[in-house]
Amino acid sequence: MADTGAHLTIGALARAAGVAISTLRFYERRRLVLPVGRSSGDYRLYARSEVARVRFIKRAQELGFTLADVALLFRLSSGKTLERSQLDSVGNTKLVELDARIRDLRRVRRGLARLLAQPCVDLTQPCPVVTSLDGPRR
Amino acid sequence: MADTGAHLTIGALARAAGVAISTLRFYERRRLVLPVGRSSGDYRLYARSEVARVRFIKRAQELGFTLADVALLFRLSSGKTLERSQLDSVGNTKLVELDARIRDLRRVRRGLARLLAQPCVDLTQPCPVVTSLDGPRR
DNA sequence: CTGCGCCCTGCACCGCGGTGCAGGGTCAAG
DNA sequence: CTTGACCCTGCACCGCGGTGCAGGGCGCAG
Repeated sequence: MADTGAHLTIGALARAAGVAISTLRFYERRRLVLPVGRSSGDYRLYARSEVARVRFIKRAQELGFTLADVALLFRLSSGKTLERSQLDSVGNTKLVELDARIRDLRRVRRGLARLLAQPCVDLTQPCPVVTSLDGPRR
Repeated sequence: MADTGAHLTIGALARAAGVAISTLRFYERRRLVLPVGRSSGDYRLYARSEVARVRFIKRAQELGFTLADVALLFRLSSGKTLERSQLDSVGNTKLVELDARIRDLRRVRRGLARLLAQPCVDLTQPCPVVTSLDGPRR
């Protein structure tokens, strides 16, 4: 009764996973989400498990992974070849990137906060914003 | 003796500011950096102060501002119309964005670290990475 | 005058992550 | 059989921040 057919059409998968149909076709070009086959009328047919796969992609993107990262994870995980060390390698690289990005943003935030904390910006300069923001060091 | 001509050609500005010539022409299309005029041979001539302006753009980009943000700051700062409140408005909006982005990244980092801390990933599942990363909640 | 480096315009292209559209075919209800 | 929802392919386009190239002109040294 919950099983309305063994497979999903592209529209059903799109609704179930919360993405656009065009996005699924785009993912197919990137070999991220593939139909298990086609119907007699050449409709794409997806396994029900693909809902989780698509949602994984969206979650990974929220987590700062690019589609290329996701593709790499999928390649590593397919065919039982996912070694723990490989996942660690990809993940730790990403962790390092995340840490660096967070540090950058915090530095940026400090710089911006400092600028906004200045009592007054000198408007007599040709480009005061330049001189004020460019100022500190470097 | 340090003054080799009152103005800079595009190549001299590019070298001085550390950007590509094509980037300067691109900035001109975006109305971010304009020559003061043209030479007899139709060469762009830039004020020496534009070096600081270009460097400001690069610095602002490092600080997480888009070129549209920079353009807005420039518009606000031109013609003495930069009100302190306007700069604050732009800056505070950016601060809020930065804080949100930093929070996101920290959340992401925690999620990824949790995944990597798992003793073992179940490879018997169709897509183990999906199930492991997708798992937590939501 | 020649050669060389620098500059000009206009246009196309890149990666990223998609979106939109034209011009068809499919499928199930009525 | 018709209608409407759904699907197909292929292609172009979006914003972002540029990059590259062809086919010319400029400017100066030798």
